[in-house]
Amino acid sequence: MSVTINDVARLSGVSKRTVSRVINRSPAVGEATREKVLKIIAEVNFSPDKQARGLASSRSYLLGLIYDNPDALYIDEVQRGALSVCSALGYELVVHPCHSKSPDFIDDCLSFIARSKLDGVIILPPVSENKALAAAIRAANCAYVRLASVDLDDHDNIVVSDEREAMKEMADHLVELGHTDIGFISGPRRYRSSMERMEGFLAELELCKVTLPPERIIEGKNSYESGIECAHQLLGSVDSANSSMKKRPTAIVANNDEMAAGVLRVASDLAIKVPEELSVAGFDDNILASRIIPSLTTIKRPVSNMARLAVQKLINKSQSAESEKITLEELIKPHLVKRESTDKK
Amino acid sequence: MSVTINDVARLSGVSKRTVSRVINRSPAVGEATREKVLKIIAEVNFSPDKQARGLASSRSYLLGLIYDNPDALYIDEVQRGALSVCSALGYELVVHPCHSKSPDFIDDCLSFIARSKLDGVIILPPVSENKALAAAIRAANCAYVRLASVDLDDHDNIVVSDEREAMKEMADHLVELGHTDIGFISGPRRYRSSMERMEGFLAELELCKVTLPPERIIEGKNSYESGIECAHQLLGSVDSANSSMKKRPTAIVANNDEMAAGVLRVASDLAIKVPEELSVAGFDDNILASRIIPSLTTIKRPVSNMARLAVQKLINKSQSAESEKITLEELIKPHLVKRESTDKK
DNA sequence: TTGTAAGCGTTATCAA
DNA sequence: TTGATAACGCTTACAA
Repeated sequence: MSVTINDVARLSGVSKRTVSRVINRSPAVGEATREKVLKIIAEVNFSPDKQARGLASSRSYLLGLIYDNPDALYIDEVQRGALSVCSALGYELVVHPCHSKSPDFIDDCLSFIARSKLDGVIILPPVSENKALAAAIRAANCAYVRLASVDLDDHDNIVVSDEREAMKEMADHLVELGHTDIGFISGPRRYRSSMERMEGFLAELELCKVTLPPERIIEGKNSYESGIECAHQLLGSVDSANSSMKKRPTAIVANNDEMAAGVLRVASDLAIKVPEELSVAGFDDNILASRIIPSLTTIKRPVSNMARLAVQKLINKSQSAESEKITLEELIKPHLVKRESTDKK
Repeated sequence: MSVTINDVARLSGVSKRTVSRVINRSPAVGEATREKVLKIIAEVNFSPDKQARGLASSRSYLLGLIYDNPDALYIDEVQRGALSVCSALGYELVVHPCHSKSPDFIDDCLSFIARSKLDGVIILPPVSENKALAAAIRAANCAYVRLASVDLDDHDNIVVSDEREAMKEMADHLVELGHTDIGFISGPRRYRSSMERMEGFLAELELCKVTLPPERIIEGKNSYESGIECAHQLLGSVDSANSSMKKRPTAIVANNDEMAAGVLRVASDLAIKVPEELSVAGFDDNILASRIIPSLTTIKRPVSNMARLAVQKLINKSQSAESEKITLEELIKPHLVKRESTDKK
């Protein structure tokens, strides 16, 4: 059917083994021989069979993507970023959404890896924070890189974005606008990323002499619905009679855009004008953020670059210029995006 | 290292060949033998090596997903839907976003298929409408299924959703609300799906004795920005002095939610109240649709089910109950979702 | 119904 | 620097 290494060997008058050496860039091949073989390879348009190669060398040229994150926008950006590096290097990307709450999810991921003998996997947050999963994958002798907001693994196994720092920007932004009474809707406290964002935000506020009382800080679940609930608590729900008498915060920051969208919804329902009477901000720079009215001040992470870096680490080709790696490291910093939803107090 | 077919053969006292038969559900195996082998397989937790299997049978157990659609929500839903079927059947999903405008994109797709010897690919709209691509893939002897809104291939190679019919629902909805002066922002006319939606909508309006003059029908590009432009044309832009004197449509329907979001933005900028002064509707039931204020009346396609059906067709296991196939066919109809953005004229 | 032996297209061992 | 030859783990003619 298609042309094999045998054809190339025959045509170029050398042994199979030598062709293999050429393919794999072995230095132990005479210059003349190499060129002769390469010429034939080009002529007949030979490309080695991945399966056969894998069977013999126990590699698959397949990379996996493991995630429990429901944010489609985020996933899509990661996939495209990862692919831009991987397919250039002859690797393919296999996707695996998983259920981190399911009791056998670790086995499920291991099976995913084993089934296709993946050469490596990228693990996205929040499941990337799962210590047991990382340990299991390492034990299974599979390469992995986690994307995370905290430095919780060896440098080779992680790509971290400094979300804490980004939230400081957010705090400064609001303080500059004159806000001192701010509500904060955190993500689930069991996630390190939630804590990073919250701590970064609160610490910077402290530095600016702004302290939030406990009732201004609420734990949300990162969902739109949860954002609505928390907003009601912060803004005073309709049904509690005297709640509207209480002083409201002049700004609310949420752990992500979905919850911030929930806040906007509640503000709209309660006829609270944003940003005139209330500033609102999120995190992610979801597609929502730019489309919603008013458009949302938020934090943008360079997700695509994080994914590229992850693949680079995984494939660990020191061949692919050191310089680019360094560049990418620089391109990983999240940053504030100012839009309509925040304004002067 | 790991357990192979030879181990199983030795342990169960039969030949390799017989184990292979058991694995592949060959009927030509004695009941007693089969059970004995299955028992051992379970005991030693054997699972056949995909690469070896593929090398021998020239299959890869890999399915590809080809798309040029930028809608991350849609892609994500397709992926999850497809995976729910494929991984249950021992297949993996490899993703391939492509650039259908690039001149060598067909070669790129063919190379993607060849590189990993994919057993089949699912092609998503709009590139699924590309005749040349489908022809090339067929010529390459690779199985494929296209998702589309029009019946433009053999029944085995396509999963169609009746978007024309769904838009009739939309038309009826608006007519019921009393709208007779309606603006329509179509998608690019070169896409069949755009034409289907538009024609379905207009035809049903005709049946209801509502006719739209040509200036009420504008071709958009499916993007948010394009939605904004078209909305300005329909609603009268700020800069044209007497435009606000002209009569405005009382409703605007867009080819997708992104453009409908653009319409909402313009309405907001022009202080036109939705839905009081203007009804707006989209298509897709994007995440935007439920989050935006006012929430958007739109059409929801059962994307996940379409993807599942596509995989089923691809793997073409008549073993997997006929009954379920039929069920899925039924579950593929798009339908209207009424929300806040449309109301009585 | 079961088994033998020959591949599938590579890489790896070892010798020349 | 090169080349026979044996894996790699499975499927598939062909027999029995």
